[in-house]
Amino acid sequence: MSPDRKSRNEEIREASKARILDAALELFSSHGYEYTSISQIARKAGISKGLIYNYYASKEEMLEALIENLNKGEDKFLEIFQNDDPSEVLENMFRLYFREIRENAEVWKMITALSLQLEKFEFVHDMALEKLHRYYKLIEQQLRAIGYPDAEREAKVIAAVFDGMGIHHLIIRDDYPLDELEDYLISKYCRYEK
Amino acid sequence: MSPDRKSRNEEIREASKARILDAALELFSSHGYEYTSISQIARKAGISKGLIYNYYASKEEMLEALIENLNKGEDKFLEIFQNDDPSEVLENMFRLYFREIRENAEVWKMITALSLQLEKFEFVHDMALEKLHRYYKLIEQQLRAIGYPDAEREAKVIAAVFDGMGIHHLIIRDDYPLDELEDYLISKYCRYEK
Amino acid sequence: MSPDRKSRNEEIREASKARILDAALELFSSHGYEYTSISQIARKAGISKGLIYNYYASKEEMLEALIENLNKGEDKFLEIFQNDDPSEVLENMFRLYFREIRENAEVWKMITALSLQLEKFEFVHDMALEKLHRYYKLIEQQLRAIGYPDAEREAKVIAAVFDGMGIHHLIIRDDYPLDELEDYLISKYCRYEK
Amino acid sequence: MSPDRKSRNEEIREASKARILDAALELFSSHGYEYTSISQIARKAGISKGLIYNYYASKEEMLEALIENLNKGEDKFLEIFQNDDPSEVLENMFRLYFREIRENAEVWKMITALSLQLEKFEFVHDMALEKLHRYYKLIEQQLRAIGYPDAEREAKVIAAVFDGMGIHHLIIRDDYPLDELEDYLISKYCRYEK
DNA sequence: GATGAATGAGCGTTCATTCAT
DNA sequence: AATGAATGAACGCTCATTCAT
Repeated sequence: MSPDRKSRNEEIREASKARILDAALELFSSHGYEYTSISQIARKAGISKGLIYNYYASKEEMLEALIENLNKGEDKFLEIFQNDDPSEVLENMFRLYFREIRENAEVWKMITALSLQLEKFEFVHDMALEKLHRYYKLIEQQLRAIGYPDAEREAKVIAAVFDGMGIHHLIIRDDYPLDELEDYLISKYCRYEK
Repeated sequence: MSPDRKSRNEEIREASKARILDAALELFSSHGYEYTSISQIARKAGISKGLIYNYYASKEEMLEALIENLNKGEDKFLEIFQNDDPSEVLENMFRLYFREIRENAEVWKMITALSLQLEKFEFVHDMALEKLHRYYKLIEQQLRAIGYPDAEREAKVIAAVFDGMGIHHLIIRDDYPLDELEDYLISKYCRYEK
Repeated sequence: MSPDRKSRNEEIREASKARILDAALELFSSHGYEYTSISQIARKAGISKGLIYNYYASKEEMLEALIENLNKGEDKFLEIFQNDDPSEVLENMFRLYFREIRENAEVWKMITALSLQLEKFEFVHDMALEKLHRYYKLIEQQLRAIGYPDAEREAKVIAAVFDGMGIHHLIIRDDYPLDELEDYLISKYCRYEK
Repeated sequence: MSPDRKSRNEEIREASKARILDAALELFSSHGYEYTSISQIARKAGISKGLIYNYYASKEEMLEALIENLNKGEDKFLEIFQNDDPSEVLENMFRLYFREIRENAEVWKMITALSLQLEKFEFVHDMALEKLHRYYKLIEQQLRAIGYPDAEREAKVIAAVFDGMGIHHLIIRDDYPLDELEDYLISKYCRYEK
């Protein structure tokens, strides 16, 4: 097989995989994993049902790939926290989190819903667990650097606030005062004076 | 039909309905709504599949009745907040919330999961919306009475903390420091001195 | 539930199960297990696909029940060998075997085909193994009683002749001289004079 | 195209076809025809799925070619029976048959299984029919030459013994006394004294 | 009121076969 | 000659719902 042929195929494969994951993300996010059928995904992706199984061995494996993809995106997003000023880092985190639930509310909903299905999707649970601890530690470090008291517990409270607001935003939708709360939390935690 | 007979039948009906909802609550909580079949519920309730449809027109209507039931229970639970001392009321709320996620984590998980399925279960959404506003107001009132600044926003933050901790507890499980956080939050908000 | 109701249901169940197994036997025999779909069985039995799964948990379990049924029939057939005269017993066996491959050639074919799928259908293999040993012993006993030399080996040879003729009859069909061979074998083994 | 080129291509074609059939034989023998996919064959043969369809129009046609190939091999094997002494010829046949089921039990099983699928694979049936008659005649000739009585019927019995023992060996496996039966049959038929 | 046999649409998945390159 | 991405019909199976009794 010529290298041309090989790389051409690789391109086609990647394109198809991406189309499938795009369609799946959209449908899983809006209707939920259980209520999205393979047929729907295929239709939305503009391909045949069978082709999906050329790339993903099962519906669940597809979900796994999807989650992994999202995680990769987030890892990059965490890199930007290389900064000396802890207040600034904290503020960046707050701003990013708010942007996330503002712009990708549906995706965020999907991940939260899946995380709750502990025994059904162990890999999502593992991922959520690991991520949670990472966030705890990151927030705690900044709080400690700022001199905020009881940094360990407060970090857990802040992380809880994030996820809780995410849910409330999904329930209350446009009437939820995201902007207001963003400013409020930033001034509360990032402008802290001993 | 004699009134006796009528009320006798009514009793039987109510007893059967209660058994069905009990079985459903247990199964929906542990396995999830989608993964629980009508057959399983009938078996657990000790009745036939067909009888369920005598009381509930569909699986979804059964869920609706179940949620309504849970709400009624909670309404009673909210009545106990008739107390003059706002700090005490707030503390009672905190304690009750922690007891709830400690003792009925599974039920709490079920409701959260359903709340996220916005378009699939509109009635759950409506219920969650209404409840959320009620809690906001209740917390806000106490905070205002205590003299806590920015009571409106802080009430939303506290409510978010509750739901966020509920999720984190489900993910981290026994390692999540519920006791510690309970004391921390109570001392932070209920022992507030202007 | 009234006993009437219960026994009535039992009747219905048995009738349905029998119809399903009848249809399955006919189709498995003529087209083979792999080439018979659940839909075909349902159609032939005049019921819906779903009903089959009320009675048999899987296609394979259905086959298992089918085989068990056939075995029960055969067990009864073995009972008639209670006779004092070994020559007569042997002759009865021969006659019964020939009748079997004459009248139920298709069923016999199905069982043989399944027996060959050793690893796929362990229970058929187990059944075949057990039956084979039973036949070996039964034939050997008669031969020994008659005084036929080398009874143990000859019993294995006779059993092999049976299965071999079964295959040849399926291949050659109506031109296979079953009658002739029946007489020939009986005179060879049952009229044996030391 | 030059004759060289032509024959060169022809060589490649033949080599590819042979590799495909080798792979197919191995897989069909071990897993069965129905449970072997074209993909598996292509993988084992080290070629692409599509190429298989360059040589064989369908999976079934591939099986047909495979069976034909096996037959060609056997025809050569029958040629060695050019011998004057009928007892010796008969003994050679016995020995060859036993060697066959000892060494190629899996292939033998595949052919037997296919032969039973009469209507599905007519060409296998035709082949089996033709071969069976050839064997009948060959055995009969030797028996007649030896002076064995009822040679025609006995030939059919011997052929049945062969196929029957083949099946029993597959069922009983290593515990089946092939060696013993080989000696027994040879002494019974080839050392015959009028 | 109560039963459970029966239905059928829909699911996730497989695989022989086709075809553009 | 050779590839493998793509197709689609068919499969075994599930389950909410209906209905005769």
